[in-house]
Amino acid sequence: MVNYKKHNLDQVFSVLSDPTRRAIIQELSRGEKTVKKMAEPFDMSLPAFTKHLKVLENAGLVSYRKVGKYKYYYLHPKGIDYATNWLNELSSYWKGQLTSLEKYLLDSEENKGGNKNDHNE
Amino acid sequence: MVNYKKHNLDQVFSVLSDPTRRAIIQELSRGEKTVKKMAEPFDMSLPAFTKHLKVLENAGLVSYRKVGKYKYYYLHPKGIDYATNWLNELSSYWKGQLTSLEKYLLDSEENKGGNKNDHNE
DNA sequence: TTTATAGTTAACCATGTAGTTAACTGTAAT
DNA sequence: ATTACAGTTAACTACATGGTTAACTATAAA
Repeated sequence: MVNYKKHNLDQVFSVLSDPTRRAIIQELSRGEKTVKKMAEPFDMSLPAFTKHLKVLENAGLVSYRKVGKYKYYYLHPKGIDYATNWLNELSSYWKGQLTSLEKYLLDSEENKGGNKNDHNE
Repeated sequence: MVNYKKHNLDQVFSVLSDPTRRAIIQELSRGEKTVKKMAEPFDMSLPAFTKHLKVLENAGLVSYRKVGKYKYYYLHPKGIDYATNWLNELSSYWKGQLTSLEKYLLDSEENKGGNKNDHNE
């Protein structure tokens, strides 16, 4: 078997793969908000929206504090840092590891508009 | 409606949410490999494995060159950079934007082992 | 005390995803 | 010419996900 650890990268990236949830995160990065306020701009039912919040909560990306009948949600950056770090480490590793063949392939793909050996459109 | 653009962040993060696919990416960051070689360490059928490769391919994260009966896969860093940049921008924005309330909440959550107002476990 | 507001829960539906096995194509080796 | 090997395609299964509506709880306002 391979050396991947499950930690919660699965969860974090999965959370981030939904545009609604990314939008929520971006919104919350501007400050805490109530559920209703956050939900407003989205074209979906409130239950649908709060499901997304639950997903964010379960992944540890947001928390809330309750004030009367309101729930004020705020961002929890640590979970996101996990994902950010994974990608940054990968990127820097990758950038140091390019073989000349790979550099060649990358180059020819970026300069010409297509390459016989490049089957990705 | 909200200002999210769909581009391919959905796809890229969704790709990254699977541990097999992250492992493939890490493996390929060490250099190109054939399908069989990559698949070896994984406890799944070859068709299951090549589906993951297709997913990576469709998201533009890998390409291959064909040599005889072999397909040599290699990494395409641009797609990953997309995701990395999104997260880095978010992170830096977020770090500049903390309100004092949020700072307080974060602090009390990191120092004590739990907080009355923090409903995330 | 009745009504409005914020948010949740439950039951349901449609679609997508990750895996399986079996059968196939194409290239290389005997 | 036959066999072996690398990889794909197809048909199927099980389960997760993202949405819906309807009915509910709890707090606040009239």
